[in-house]
Parts: sequence; C-alpha cells; structure tokens
Amino acid sequence: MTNIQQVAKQAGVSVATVSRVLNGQNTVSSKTRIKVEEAIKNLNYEPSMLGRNLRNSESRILLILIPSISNPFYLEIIKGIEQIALSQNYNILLCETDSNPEKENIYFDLVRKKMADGIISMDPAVNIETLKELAEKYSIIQCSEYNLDSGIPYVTIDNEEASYRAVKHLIQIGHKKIALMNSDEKFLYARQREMGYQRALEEHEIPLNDDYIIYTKHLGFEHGQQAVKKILAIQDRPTAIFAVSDLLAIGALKEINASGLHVPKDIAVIGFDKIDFSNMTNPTLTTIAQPMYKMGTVAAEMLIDKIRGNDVDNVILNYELVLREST
Amino acid sequence: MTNIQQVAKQAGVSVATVSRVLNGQNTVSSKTRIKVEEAIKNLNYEPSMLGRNLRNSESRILLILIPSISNPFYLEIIKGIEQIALSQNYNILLCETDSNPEKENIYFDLVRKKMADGIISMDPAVNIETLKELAEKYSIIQCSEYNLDSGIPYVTIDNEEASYRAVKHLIQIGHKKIALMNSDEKFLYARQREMGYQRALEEHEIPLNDDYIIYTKHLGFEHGQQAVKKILAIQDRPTAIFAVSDLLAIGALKEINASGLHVPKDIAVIGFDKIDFSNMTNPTLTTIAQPMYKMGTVAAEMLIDKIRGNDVDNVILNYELVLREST
DNA sequence: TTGAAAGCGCTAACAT
DNA sequence: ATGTTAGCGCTTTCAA
Repeated sequence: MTNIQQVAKQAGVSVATVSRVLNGQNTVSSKTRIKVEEAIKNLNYEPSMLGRNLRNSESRILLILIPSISNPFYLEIIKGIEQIALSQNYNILLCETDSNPEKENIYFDLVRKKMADGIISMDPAVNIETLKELAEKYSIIQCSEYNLDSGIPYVTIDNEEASYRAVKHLIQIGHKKIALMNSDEKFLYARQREMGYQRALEEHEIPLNDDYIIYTKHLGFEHGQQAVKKILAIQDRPTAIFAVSDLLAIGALKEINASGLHVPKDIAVIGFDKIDFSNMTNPTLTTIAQPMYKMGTVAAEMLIDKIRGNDVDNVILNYELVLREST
Repeated sequence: MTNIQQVAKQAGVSVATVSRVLNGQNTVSSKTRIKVEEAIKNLNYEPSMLGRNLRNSESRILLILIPSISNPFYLEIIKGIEQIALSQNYNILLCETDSNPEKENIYFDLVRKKMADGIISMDPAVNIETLKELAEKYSIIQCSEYNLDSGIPYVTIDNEEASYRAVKHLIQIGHKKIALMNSDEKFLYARQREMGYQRALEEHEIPLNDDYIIYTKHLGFEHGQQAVKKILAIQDRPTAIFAVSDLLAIGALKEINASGLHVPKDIAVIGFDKIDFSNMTNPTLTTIAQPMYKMGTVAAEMLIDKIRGNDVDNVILNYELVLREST
C-alpha cells in the first residue's frame, strides 16, 4: 500500500503539500499541484480513511437503527437517508435491532467507540433512557417514532391527524362499524393513531366499541392475519377495518379473502404507510401515504447538522390519503 | 473524550498494560488487571476504534453490494451475512448500486481507501472487469450471481438444475404450453435458468416455442405485470408460466387476476426465490426456495476467511421446490 | 507557497 | 509481568 510519504517523495515535495492537494486547498501553486497529481497517478495512490479519520477524529459513518429490515416502510426512508449521506461523504451502517435491547446496545457501542458519528433511531421500542443518556454526548435524531420529553430532535408526521383522516374517509363512504387494528399501546404512534380514530368516531357520534379495537404485538403480515380472525369472529361484525400499518392490512386482506368474504363489498380495509406492496395486492390497498423518502432526507440533514455542532428543530411532515380499491 | 493515556495514568500503569487488559491478554497479573478495570470504569473509558483500526490497518467493515434494496431476496441473505459478521466483530455497510457503474465505483473506492476490508458482491450487473482487478488486491466474494472465469470465489445454487426442477413440476401436473418469464440474457443466472427450462422441455419432447420466452429488464413487480400482458396476448396462450423471480411472478399473478383469468385453473404460475411475500399473495405462490440465509452466512464466512489470508473454495448450496396454491 | 514536526489513539516489538 | 517507544497515515500549526 502506498502512502502519503511515498507520494511526497516521488513528487519531491513534503507530505503537507500532498495533503493540501488531496484536500483541494488553494494555497498550492499549480506547478506543484501538477507534480503531486502525477505522482498520485503513477503510484496508484489512494488516501487511507483510517489515517484521515483518526486525525480528524471522525468516522464519517451514520448509524441507522431500525426494528426490522423486513418492513418496507423503513427501506424507503433509508433511501432518503442514503441520498443525503452520500452527497455529504457519509456512509450508513444499517442496524436491525429486532427491538432487542441487547442488540441495540451493541450498536450503541459503535458510537461510543467512535465507529459512528451519529445515530438516526427509528425503533419505537428503543430504550429511551439509554438513548437520552447517549444524546448528551453524541448526535442523535429520532425518525418517525419519537419522544416528546426526551429533548432528542425528531422528524415525523402528525399521526393523530392522519389517523383521523383515514377513519373519517371510512365514515364518509358510509361505514359506522369500524374496527381499529392497532399495534402496542406502549408506542407513542399507536396511542396517537388511536386518538385520531376516537376523535373521528366521536365527531360523527358513533359510539366507541372496545371490541372493535385489536392490538398486535408486531407489525408483520402474519399478525394482520391473526388479528383479522378475531375481528371476523365478532358477533356484530365490523364493515370496515383501519390498520395502522400496511403490512397488517395486507395480512388482513389475505385472510378476509381466504374466509370467503369480499373486500371492499363485505369489509373495507385501509392501511397506513403506502409501502410498495400496498399496490401489488388484490384488491389494491387504500392507505395513508407517509412521505418516507422525504423523512429520510430530512433526518439525515438534521443529523449531519447536529454532528457539525448546530442546533436543529423538530420537523412535522405532511401525509396524504391515497384512495384505491380496498375501500 | 478520555483516552488510553488517561486510563493508564489513573491506574498507575503504562498504556501497554491497559492495551493488554483491553485485548484480554493473559500476561497481566490479576491485581493490575483489576486496577485497570476500575480506572476504565471510573473514567467511563471506551476504546476508540479509530486508533485501533489505524494501528491494525483494518476497518472491520464489510461491504455488501446489492442491485436493489427493494428486492426481499437480498434481505434474507443480508441477515445471514450480518449474523456471521457481528459474531466476528465486523460491521456491514449495505450498498445499493442500482446496477449503476458510477454508484458502484463510489463503493469500490471505500475498499481502496481502506474504509472496508472486503466486498460481498451480489449485483449481477457488476462490472466484472473492475471487480477482477479489485480482487487482485482486496478480498472479494460473489454471492448468488458469479463469474466462472474470474477466479473470484462464489457461493450460489445450481440454477440450471433448479430451473429444470421447476419446469418439470409444471410438466408433471399436465402442462405442455409453458412460458418462461426470464430476465436479461446477459446475466449468467438467466442463461442457466433458460437452459434448465429447455432441458426439461426437451426431455419430455415438448417443442420449444420462442414466443413463449419473454425477457424483462429488471426483476420488479411492475416488470412482471408488463411481461405477463405479452404472454396473455399470445394466440396459442400458455397454460403455465415459470418466472425466474418471485417478484416477477407476483406481478404476473396480479395482472392475471385483473384480466379475469384464474390461477391456477386457467394459468399456473411458479416463481423463484421464496421471498416472504410469496406466501402473502392470493393464491400463494409455488416457488423454488433458495437458501438465502445460508447463502449469507457462507458468503460472510468465506469473506472473513479470505481477509485473514486463507484460500477459500466455491460453494454450491441446495434449493427446494415449494408447492403452494398457484400450481 | 512550502516544509518540519507534532499528534490523533492505539498496538506490539523489545527491553527489563 | 510490566514499561518504553516506535509508528500506523494523515492533517494542521507554526515557521520560513
């Protein structure tokens, strides 16, 4: 491996000058610059990030914490993060926590050990106490899921409002018996979306029916299947389902089909996120579109800003109701 | 940030001794070890990977090149890679190339610049000349897609045989008019799967019909939809379709449904990969299961072996035919 | 405009 | 069993 010393020797200059050329400083005469560039070419020299990073005391790596790589919702966000990261010469380390605190802690160690310059956390189940502690020393942003009192900057959408909008749509097309397929109430977004659901019902004077609210442990396809079985078994069966995640809704769709019922004739279904697959189902899924790519770019910009030592503000992005075949 | 010096001072020993404790060397008396460990705790010391990595001339990062993060096929492989990587104290940098040589080259630079210790390439469209050149200086493994003459070690399945098995299944359940929905012939796996398709037909004395072979540019859902339209428009319409990727097959499924035809009554469909979603469609998809997780673990083991300077052998893993509702 | 030299945090060879 | 010290490859301060 050739290093900066050898380039300097070959070019007949000092390592400082080579470094200056490498970093595009304009304090180098064009004659010397050319000499150096030739030497670099001759020797096939590639500067080592290891040396540079130690010297600059940075890793130029951003940590992305997601609960599961299998949920396409996160993939679109990641693409947004990546676009900004690459343009600013950062690389991203994608870490799947499985909502497991131990795994999470291994990844937190990466920033403690200077292997990463900052974290974008998207795990709703993240240990918020640890995260807060970490946020005192390191740069951290929360994306999608967040905590109001943590002081950690976040980017998200207005979950209560989006949920209200979804349920209101169901009411407007004539439904009164509307089930809510929620995730776990320990997550802020779950509580917010439930509040939106309640507000829409109350506003239209539809009484709340606790039997119509089903909770699932995870946001997987199979959990949607299981949950919808319970809903179908209710005596006064709902005519519509609002699922707080497309994956749940897609699972519901499949199970409803299997049970011989028809969507949307017998039961209407609306999802949340607008993942790619929501357009591939039969029928296609009506859903609340989250601006995932945008959330990613904003989160990345916020994080890089924070790493540079600037203060950053929270951001609330807009959602959209996407009408398709399932309602 | 506290460093090794400060720990040494606090513990009343030399930095060498601290380093020894850090690295679990047994040449340290338990008395000193305890002193050092206490100092580490007191000072909240975390060793910097930046210093260690420069000193050891390694980054402990593995580069994973995939064409698209949206294809779930790769996600399962990545999980396998990750499991091995983490257990060996490596981290993985996931890089989506979009099969774009420029983007690819940015990522290649990471290994040239010592930001990564090796590469697992899964992009069929990778610039093989560049990869070969790189493989002379750096550790590289190909996973799933490979090149016979490159000398780059690979892990894969027997595509020809698996494809033969899929088509033979269709023949066995009574089909004679079988379409092949292939990707681009410039990819080795595409050629291999086409050969398997041909062999199965020939063996059962079914004449080859060029009209029944459709090529798609990419392995996306939408490309499956488009391709199946062409197939449905053929005068002597096929009664079965073998798609070389589940995503294509799922797109086909959806489009066939939309056209009013029924799977498998009117047209049987078989896919390839066994991605999670192949079980979520209606009907569920018969498919060739690739051992994706295993491919990942093997690839990671091979790469780490190679980084350590060992020679590694190519590996061919087993596939499986998974019968479900679509045939 | 350029060079000499210090130092980022760590490991390991060598000495004791 | 422990310490001294060189050096990994780079950037930057200071001096010329």
